[in-house]
Amino acid sequence: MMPSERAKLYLIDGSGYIFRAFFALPQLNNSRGMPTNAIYGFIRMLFKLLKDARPEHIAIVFDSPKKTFRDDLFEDYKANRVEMPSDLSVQIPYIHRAVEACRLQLITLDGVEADDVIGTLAVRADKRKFDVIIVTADKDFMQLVSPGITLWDTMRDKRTGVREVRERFGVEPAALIDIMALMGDSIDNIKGVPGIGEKTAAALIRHFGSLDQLYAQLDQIEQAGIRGAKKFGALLLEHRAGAELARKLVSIETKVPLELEPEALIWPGIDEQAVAELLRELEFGSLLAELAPSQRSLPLGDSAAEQPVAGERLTAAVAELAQASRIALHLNHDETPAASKLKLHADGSEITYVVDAEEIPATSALLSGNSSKSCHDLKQHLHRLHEYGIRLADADFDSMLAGFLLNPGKPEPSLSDLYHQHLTPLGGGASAGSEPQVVAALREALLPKLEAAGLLALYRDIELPIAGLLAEMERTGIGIDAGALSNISSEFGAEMARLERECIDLAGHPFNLNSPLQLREILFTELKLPTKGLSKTKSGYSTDVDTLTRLASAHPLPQKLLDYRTLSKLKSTYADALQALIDFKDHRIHTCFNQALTATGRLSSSAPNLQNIPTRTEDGRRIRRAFVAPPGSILLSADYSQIELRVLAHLSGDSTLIEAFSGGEDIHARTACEILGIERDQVDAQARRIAKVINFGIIYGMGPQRLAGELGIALNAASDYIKRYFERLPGVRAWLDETLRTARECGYVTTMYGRRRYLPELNGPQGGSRAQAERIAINTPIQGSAADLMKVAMLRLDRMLREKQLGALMVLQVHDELLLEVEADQLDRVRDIAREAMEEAAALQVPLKVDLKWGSNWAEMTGESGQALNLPATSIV
DNA sequence: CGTCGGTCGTAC
DNA sequence: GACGTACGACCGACGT
Repeated sequence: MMPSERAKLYLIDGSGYIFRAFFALPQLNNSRGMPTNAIYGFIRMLFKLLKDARPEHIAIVFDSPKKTFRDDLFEDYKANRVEMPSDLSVQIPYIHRAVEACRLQLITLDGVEADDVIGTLAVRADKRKFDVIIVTADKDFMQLVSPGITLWDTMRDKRTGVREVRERFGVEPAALIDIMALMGDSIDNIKGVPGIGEKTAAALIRHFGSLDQLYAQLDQIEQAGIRGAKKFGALLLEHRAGAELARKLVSIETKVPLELEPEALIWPGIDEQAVAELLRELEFGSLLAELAPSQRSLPLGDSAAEQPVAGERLTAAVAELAQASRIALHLNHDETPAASKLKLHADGSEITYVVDAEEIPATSALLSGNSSKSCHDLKQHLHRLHEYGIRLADADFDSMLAGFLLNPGKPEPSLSDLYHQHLTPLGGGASAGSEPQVVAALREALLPKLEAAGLLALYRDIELPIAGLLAEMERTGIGIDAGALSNISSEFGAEMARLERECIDLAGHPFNLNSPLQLREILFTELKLPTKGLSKTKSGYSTDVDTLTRLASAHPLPQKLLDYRTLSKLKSTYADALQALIDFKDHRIHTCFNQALTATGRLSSSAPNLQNIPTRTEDGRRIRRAFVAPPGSILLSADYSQIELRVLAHLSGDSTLIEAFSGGEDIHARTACEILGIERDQVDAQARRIAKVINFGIIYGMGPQRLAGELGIALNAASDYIKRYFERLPGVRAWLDETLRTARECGYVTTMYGRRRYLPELNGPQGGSRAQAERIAINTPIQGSAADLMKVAMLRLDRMLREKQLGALMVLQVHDELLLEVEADQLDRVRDIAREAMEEAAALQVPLKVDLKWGSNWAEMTGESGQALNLPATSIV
């Protein structure tokens, strides 16, 4: 058989399979007594499909939970179907998890049955030269069969094409609608014509051609040579309306409004880790075994291919590797430096050389030479090699970064994750080879994927170089005043002890002030404080700051607790934790910037997190004050002003936003003018506050309820503000709509630099998670573009500082702020350069603005106008 | 004894 | 519940 040149599109009748699996399979329970038969049958079907077909394009369609046109047409529609049994409904969430883990695009359309969505997509894809395979066990779909559309019942492994339909019914597929109209369908409570079954219906339509012609020529029925024709004539006449109705009910709609193109339904392959996790949870051992033999570790290949080398053999190996155009390397980061081994592999070679720790320095010339290097987690390798005095050069592939850009839903993917995801899509048992061999193979596999996804420039020009810069920033660290932290710790400790005694007195007995559980008992059971209108958590009444603040008017305990909590937070999370992480060699703090972790492309910071050092309250700023510049240097803070709103202005092209930013206006004040319909000089603190909350709310996709709560206003007032906002800033509304539309169509959103985030739930069935996905779809392009911009700025600044050989070190990045440690006599020049690097990072439709501040510590800083800039948190302006 | 989910609070 | 992105301290239930 000639291979088909048409791309194949698989459309799975999800709802059909769930019911089929549930009723067909015997009861099946896991050890916790939960029924699992439908999940099992469903996953079995998915595995067979994905393994046998290895689809390139695929989607799974589920019924809408809402009423459909068939319900409107016929109130008894599906009346014979019982309410979904609870034994089945408890399995549904797992089925959705399975769909997600298999990374299948899930489609539901409000008020439309799966059949009609499938019909529409199938016909559309057929026209676009796809071979469509509808994966279903439901014979209703046979009416759609055509040369380009076939059915596949994976459970019976039965395929139905035009030939099979002709053989069974003796008619063309399109005529099946009329046959089924006569037959009816007892499951869906479609009556059709009673007494007429498949054989008779087929014979009648075969003879007359169609239902209409049958009724037009009913008087000729006796000449048709159909057994019992006389009896059927009367029946047909009597139930004509039933047949006509049934015809409408069984007809699959092929033109439902659906903003989704078949080309968008690319299958990225399953997430093996997620599938394995789900299967383990469900105790589906047999299905787990069908996955690749191990999802834990790499199935390492023939160990003979790994050659330990030392001494002369190492010299020879290095010489050989130096001839290669490209090498891959891997250091086991889990081992101590003394125990770790460096594995090296030349492109195209069968051999991986293994170098013991003490011999690693002998590879220095090779690794700092100008051949191309690949590794997994470049930043980590830079650090580790630096410990051996090696400066890794020309590292142009990092499989972790590449894998993360392709699927940011999987943070910090391990080598084995990527191996399973990209090198053995499903069920492959092939051995992987050594780690560097896998890295080399991933390079071949992932670079084309990055290119195809439009991610190559982001990867090559931003992520890869920023890994090196982050490594340097981490190594540099930031100066810290240990004595100050120690003083804070003891002062806060003493005050906490006082507050604790007072709280225990007020409660009447000792309790753990850090235990929300015990606190809840005291507040609501023992003291019987009023609970009206208080927010709740999963386990009961909340004891968060909002709740305690409200309770403070009823009893003195809540306020004391709030005071205690504030100090406790500052002491344990900051004062004590930071002291413990001071490096004993240089007395500085070295955070870790996580580059392949956040879904939006922001960095995160850990061990310690230096991106959430307090700034709002005076006690909090005491912590910040402990971050200092060494003598002779100054801390310079350069932060983007309103970067996310500027990004929104750029992305949306809204003329009012652009005008406001271009004119250097106060954006919150301008927004206040627009939504409140007032003049610029009428904007008071209250008006500006409202506008500010709304501005941030837009970025986060805030609803009117939240806005009302935030501002303490009525719900309809909040709704009005939002309505006004979109009336006055129509460009923003249009951008939101367009972003959501394309996101639904493509299944992902993108940032200014092409970074992607997949949002399968956008077309999903569950209103809650779909609304959440919609907020994410709005927020990610904004937050992610701002993150991209900051990375570009960091690279520019780094390059400019190097070129000019200025004594300035980048020490921290806090999303929209860069902190530099600058030699005092270079401050003026570094300020200018930092401003230029950041403001010129990209040419947007609005100017980028940078505020500069400097000082001997991170809390007390002076701005360009000369005044201290640390205003109280309550201050406006 | 360690692990992990829940709750809380800090930042942008 | 009801606004996006993080990290991490602490508690308490649970398993070894």
